[in-house]
Amino acid sequence: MEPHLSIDEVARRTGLTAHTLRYYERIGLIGPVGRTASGQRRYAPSNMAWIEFLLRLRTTRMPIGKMQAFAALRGAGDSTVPARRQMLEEHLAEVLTEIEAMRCAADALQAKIEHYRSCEQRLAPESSTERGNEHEQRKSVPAGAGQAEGD
Amino acid sequence: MEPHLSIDEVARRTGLTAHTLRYYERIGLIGPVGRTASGQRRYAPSNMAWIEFLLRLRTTRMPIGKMQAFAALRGAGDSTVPARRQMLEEHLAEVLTEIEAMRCAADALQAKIEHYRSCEQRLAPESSTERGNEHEQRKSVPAGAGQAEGD
DNA sequence: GATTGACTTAGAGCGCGCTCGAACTTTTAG
DNA sequence: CTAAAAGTTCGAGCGCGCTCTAAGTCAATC
Repeated sequence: MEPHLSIDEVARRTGLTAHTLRYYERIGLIGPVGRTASGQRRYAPSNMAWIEFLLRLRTTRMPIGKMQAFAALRGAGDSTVPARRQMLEEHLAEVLTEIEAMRCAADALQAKIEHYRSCEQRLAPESSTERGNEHEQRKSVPAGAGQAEGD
Repeated sequence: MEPHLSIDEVARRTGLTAHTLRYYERIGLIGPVGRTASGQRRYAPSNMAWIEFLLRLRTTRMPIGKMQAFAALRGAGDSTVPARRQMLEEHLAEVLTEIEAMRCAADALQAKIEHYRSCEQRLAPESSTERGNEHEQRKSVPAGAGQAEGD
């Protein structure tokens, strides 16, 4: 009734390798997965949805240990819904903090890039002189915003 | 003339350990750092500024190998400014992509949390019944937005 | 002078998240 | 029927980014 997928097909669709899919199952992140009579895995849509959720957790860098805890709660039934919600809320808070930290660092990178651009204009004022500028006037910029690093 | 800092003081200020600071120096991320007559490290303000920049790169998850490449360019003089700028630009692009991916995943987590909240309302409609709700009506929600995972 | 504690080097070890190899069985194509 | 492709389990191995241990040096204090 359901379109069960082979492990290679799931690998293709998720971007994970078959090795990784088996690994996740082994450590309790995925499962139970259906099997053919001969023992080959067949992934149901519910398995796929769960895997995609796991991938979202991974995107937000939840460590595998926490995912295991979450998966265990999920396997323990509806009574763990509040605990699961709390886990996600705490994790989400960390994620938002991290996003902000990255955004902030990205801004600093952008500033650095622009600083380099102005350096390049100073060091190569005319578009020709390709080499031979070893010693140059170095203190000609009228103080940008407090960069003091040596670059 | 300059306020040179001991390795422990730098560790305290940066949040890195002394071990990690030595490690970074060993692999070429930091250096050269001044030494006392007896060989102890003394970090100058320029060292501090560079370390802080490294930490920003780390915040954006630049791998150490790339940082080493960047540090090598920096050590090679002003002629490498364009190459350094290009490295940063490429990295920044990756970072922005990653931030967007995280933001997107965070939205999904938020949605999941709200889904759980509505589950909790269904499973514990009155504020008293603490335990004993093993079997309950399970198909009473009139289709939310396509969640199909088993939670 | 002895001790305490911060520092040094060189190198081993660890936790994480996979990743791969070996040996074997099953399925599929020709 | 054969051969290749895809699946299985079990367990070892790897790359990354630290992290720690061991053995020794040096500076300051009792």
